[in-house]
Amino acid sequence: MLSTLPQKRSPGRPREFDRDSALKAAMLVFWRYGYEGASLADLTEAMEISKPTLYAAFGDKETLLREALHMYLGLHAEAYTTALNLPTVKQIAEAWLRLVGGVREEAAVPSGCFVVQGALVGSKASRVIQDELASIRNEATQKLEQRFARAKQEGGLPGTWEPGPLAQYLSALASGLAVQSSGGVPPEVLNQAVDQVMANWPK
Amino acid sequence: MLSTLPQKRSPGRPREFDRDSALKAAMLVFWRYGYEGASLADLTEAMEISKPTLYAAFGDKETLLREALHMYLGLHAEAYTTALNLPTVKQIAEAWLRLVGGVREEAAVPSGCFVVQGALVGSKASRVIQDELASIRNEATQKLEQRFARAKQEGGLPGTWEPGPLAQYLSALASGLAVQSSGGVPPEVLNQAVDQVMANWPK
DNA sequence: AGGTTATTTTCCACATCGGTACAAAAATAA
DNA sequence: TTATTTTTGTACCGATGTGGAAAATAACCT
Repeated sequence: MLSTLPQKRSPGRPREFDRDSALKAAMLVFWRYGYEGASLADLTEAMEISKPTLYAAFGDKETLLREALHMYLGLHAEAYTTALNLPTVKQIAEAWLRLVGGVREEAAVPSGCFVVQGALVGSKASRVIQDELASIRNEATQKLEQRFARAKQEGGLPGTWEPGPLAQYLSALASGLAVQSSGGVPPEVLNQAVDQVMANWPK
Repeated sequence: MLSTLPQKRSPGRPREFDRDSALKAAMLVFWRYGYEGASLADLTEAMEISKPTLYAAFGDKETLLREALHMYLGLHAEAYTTALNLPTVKQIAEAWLRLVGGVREEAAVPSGCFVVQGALVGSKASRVIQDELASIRNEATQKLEQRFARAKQEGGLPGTWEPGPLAQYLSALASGLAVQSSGGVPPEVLNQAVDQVMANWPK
């Protein structure tokens, strides 16, 4: 019998570029310039492919963005899940702020958060994308809220917090940290602010 | 004799539109769609003037945005000043969050904050505007920090807060509230979050 | 080798972008 | 009246935007 290889080559001319690394390049461009701010010229240059090649491999710009967004989310999904599974609400809050706030040291990626600055506003033509990113933000907030609802049952929330408002508060703060980061506020400054948020965390 | 009116008319055809209300219309368009998301077609339609008229009266798009931004800031300047002059840090924080967070009921204006969503990211061509808005955000943070430094001298800050991080924290949270608002999160929800932030404010 | 299939390149289509030249229109000044 | 000044609408500019058609190319399979 013939061994079922991991991937069997499909007939036809093999592509000359690595689809995944091209997609990653596109993701970084969208991340930095936003959906409408990223032109096809920016994208093709970073992806090192020609325009029709991009078109053939990824479809139109909107589809490409969705795939890039999916990759972005996938790259961070593990960290999110880990954060949500931390034992205490305080630990979750801190992990969330450091993560979503985009407060990290890696200089290889753009500052800020794809989901925040990818299409916060824009022309009517990109309304669908704007709504999609807003939905993702809302879903994240809901995940937080559900986790905090569990925490409330299991032993209470800090201070006088309720799950919903606490989730909204953390989501907003995280988005705001991303805004500041995107605007050039250095990570140390933002980290220092988060430090003191945690230091003043209610019992 | 003819009465010397407050302003004597200059020769030439008088303009047929009100410059100030046209500028206000432009401000609302920039606020809603952002700098690059707002096309000249959007602007001229809302301002109810033709493209050459816009050019003669306001210069290019970038100059128009600056003037619209100036109007936006002017409309809120009084509220900012009032907030900064409140007696306690807690009162300042609450006023700031309600104001800058864009958590207000007026349905006549777009949601979110001009300074946040006007040009958070975008093409390289609009980098100047992006930086300008980021500067305005930073200046606001500095104003807060200076006020908190004064408060520290006069009697201490709540919890273990220091002026710099506290200012950064509030700025970020306000920007984040604006992001959430821009994404369609209803004002009541955001106000509820702010309510609990204040309820858990450290002594 | 021949045939098939997919990719790549060259060139192009068409809308929209910000920005303007021009002359008619409407007011004041002489 | 005539001249001057300023605004206004029409029509247009080059550049860039996204999106594609069609032919050339390069692998695979028999």
